[in-house]
Amino acid sequence: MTEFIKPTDAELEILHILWENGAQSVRFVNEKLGEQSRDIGYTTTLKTMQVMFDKRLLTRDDSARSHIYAAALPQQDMQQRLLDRFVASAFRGSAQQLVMQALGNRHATADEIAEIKALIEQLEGNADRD
Amino acid sequence: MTEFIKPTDAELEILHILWENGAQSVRFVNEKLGEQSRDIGYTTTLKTMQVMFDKRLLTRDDSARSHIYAAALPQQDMQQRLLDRFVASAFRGSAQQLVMQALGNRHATADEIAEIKALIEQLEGNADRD
DNA sequence: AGAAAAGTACGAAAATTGTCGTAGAAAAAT
DNA sequence: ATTTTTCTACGACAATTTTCGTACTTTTCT
Repeated sequence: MTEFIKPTDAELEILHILWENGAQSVRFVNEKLGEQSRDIGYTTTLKTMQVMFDKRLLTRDDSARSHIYAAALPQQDMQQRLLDRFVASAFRGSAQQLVMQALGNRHATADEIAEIKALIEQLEGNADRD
Repeated sequence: MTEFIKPTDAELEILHILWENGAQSVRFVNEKLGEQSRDIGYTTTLKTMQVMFDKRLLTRDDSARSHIYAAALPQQDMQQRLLDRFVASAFRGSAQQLVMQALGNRHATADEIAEIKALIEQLEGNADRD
């Protein structure tokens, strides 16, 4: 099991951009950041992505002068890892408590609720047996 | 609306101890930390709790020599805030996606699923109308 | 009373994170 | 061809977080 390195908030923003747009250059990511949140110096983004590469959060193709970076993990895998960590630290490991909180104190549309209900009904067949 | 200050991971551990045990001294918290995770120097815990007090994450009663600290927010309130922030940063605001992920890729017991299902059925009546 | 234990306050070192500037190479534009 | 733009690499600074040592005060123990 390779060591899981948690992305920081700034790094997570970059990951979202790469998940949504596929492998991209630093320039592209930097401009998306400008649109989506706030303007950040080009070398700041470059440096952050280089650090992420060192941390194995990104892979890159450096065959051309402009390096092309990609998220090392698919979005769902990373989100699962982040969720595991979050549940552990904020909810002391109780996923159920988290779900209750997420559903209860939040506005969910009828569609969303229906979809979740469908998933639950699907899960009812194979409840845990660790 | 008072500025929401996010507790760090170390701070969150201390909050859990105070939520579970009520208002306590630094000594008590430091010893619980020793049991629950790893040994930490007494003054480290003291300093952290002082910082938390400055950040308004804790309140304290300093009428006796040994100060007694308490979490400033009830557990549920804080968890909701943390969840909001987490959903925003890791799931780009989609609570539904988070719930799906939490339920789907995780082992939930039959009891847990039943409880969540009950909540959902309750929610079905009043879906969002923002 | 005098020593030991238990407290707080505070400064500061080490690690992490976020930010950018500068240097220098490569490519593009004129 | 020479100037301008576009890259990467790298060092470094500021802010935050985590950790602890030292100084000093108050209790407690013998």
